[in-house]
Amino acid sequence: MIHSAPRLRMIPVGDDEMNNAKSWVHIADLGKHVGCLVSVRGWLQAHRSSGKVAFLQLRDGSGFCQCVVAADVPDAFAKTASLTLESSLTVVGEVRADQRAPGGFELLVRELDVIHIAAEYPISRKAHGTDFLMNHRHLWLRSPRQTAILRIRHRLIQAMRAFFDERGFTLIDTPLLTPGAAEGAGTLFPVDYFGDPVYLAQTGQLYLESAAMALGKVYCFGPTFRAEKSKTRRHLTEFWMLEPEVAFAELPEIAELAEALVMELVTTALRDCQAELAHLGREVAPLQKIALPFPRCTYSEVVDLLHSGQVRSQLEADMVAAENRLGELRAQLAEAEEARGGARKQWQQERLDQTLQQVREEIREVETRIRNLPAHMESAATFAWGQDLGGDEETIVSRQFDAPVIITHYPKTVKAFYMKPDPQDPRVVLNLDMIAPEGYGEIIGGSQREEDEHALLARMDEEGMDRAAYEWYVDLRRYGSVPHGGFGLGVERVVAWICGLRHIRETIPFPRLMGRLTP
RNA sequence: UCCGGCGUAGCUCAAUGGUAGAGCGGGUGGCUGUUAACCACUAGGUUGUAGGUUCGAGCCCUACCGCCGGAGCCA
Repeated sequence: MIHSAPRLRMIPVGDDEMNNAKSWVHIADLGKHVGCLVSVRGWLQAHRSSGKVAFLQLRDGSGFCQCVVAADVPDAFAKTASLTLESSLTVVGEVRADQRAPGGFELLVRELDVIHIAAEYPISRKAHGTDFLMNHRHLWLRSPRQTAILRIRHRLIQAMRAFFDERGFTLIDTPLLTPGAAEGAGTLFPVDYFGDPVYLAQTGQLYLESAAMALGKVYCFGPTFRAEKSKTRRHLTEFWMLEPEVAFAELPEIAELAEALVMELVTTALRDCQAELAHLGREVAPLQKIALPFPRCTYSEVVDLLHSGQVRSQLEADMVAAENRLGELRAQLAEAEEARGGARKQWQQERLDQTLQQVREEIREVETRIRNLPAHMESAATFAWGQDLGGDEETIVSRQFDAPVIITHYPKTVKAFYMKPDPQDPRVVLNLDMIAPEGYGEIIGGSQREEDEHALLARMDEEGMDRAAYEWYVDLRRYGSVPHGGFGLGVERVVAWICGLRHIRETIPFPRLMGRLTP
């Protein structure tokens, strides 16, 4: 944290210069100034008052601090009466260590200046629904849970870039406006470009391959856009992707790079974001179990697994477990409803109401799972070689392991034209997907690229693609073509997984989802 | 696009087809150590929209709108 440290003077209480104190201190640093008079500025996050003492909880972005205003400081005390939630203010006071203060330190206020009295703040300290919170995303960001997520996101992005910078990669910014592409045009957002239709990029890869031929090891980090009409907890229409591309690298090397990156992210979070993960209630044991190398299997092995009795009995066990859970929850619901009727105290009622809501929500979830499980069993048992793996299949596979799992060698028919077929078995390509544990889905997709001009052109023809539009891309195979490959990592999915979030919408400051563009 | 769920006060939620309620938040007053403070009082409603069934609809039926979750597709 940067503050005016060089000019900071710690002024002992009672010093005549007290009133000239302009030593702004960040709340995170209060512990260094116990017994001194300091100034703090921030927003009022919570307040309580008795007749003769008021407690103000101030947030300044670095932390939270309880400010105590006693009635024997009449000027300041009078001002506390007008304060509303999220009002901005500055206070001057003495830092004290006190067990009763959240965080262990508090400020005994001498002066209080109001910067702005906030209008009635829509977000209370009580529970809100997601629609309401999403409509107030610009304010929701101020809540401790959201700031914790944003800090973890920041730290992980820092670690991603450091990972590649330290390995000699060069950052390449790829264009976001791209000409009409044959590949998956239905999932691209069209943009009017001086009268011509162009599209928002869904990957920087083709451009990155060009740059890899110039610089050897490159990566891009930027937003990508998918117009898929997906309304699930794993999808955004605008999300950030980290894509490395490496010249002379073949599939095994790409896989090693991918697992080293993800391992580094997990290690970073566990080391540097303990407080934030704790605040989110993230159980860290599953993250701590992760170690290199990550398990690997081929698509064909996954198909065999899906057909196995192992998976069948696991899904049957899931069904029994879900039904048992549902029974438990219904009993819990009935019990809580009865207790609710008999509850006298308000706080008891409130607590029970909250329990009721949680139980009802989980019941809906378990019911959904029970509805879907027969379909999962059916699709696993009848899964035919050549189909693409769906989210259900991925989840089934990932549950066999404690770490992210790398699946390679998919049928070429379900993968992109630029992926290189396996010389040992041309039905499959040299690709990799990495599936996160705990049902968070695919976090990485990548491959070794086809480096032969004629093979690439043949694949483009098969896909019915316009050769002219990709002349420049094919050129890379005409001037010193080399084996190369890379992958893309979905930043938000990684953040959601590491934070243990139920929904991806909280991983990005202003999520763009199907049907939601504001704020 | 398909399947399921939900829509009641500013917010979170109650309410057998029979007088629409509570808590929080707001307002007023009280309280010298609060931790989602507490206590008392108070204001606050076209039950998403439009039809229908019924003596009577927040509740039942139909359509539409909105939101949530899931499938497909993907990172």
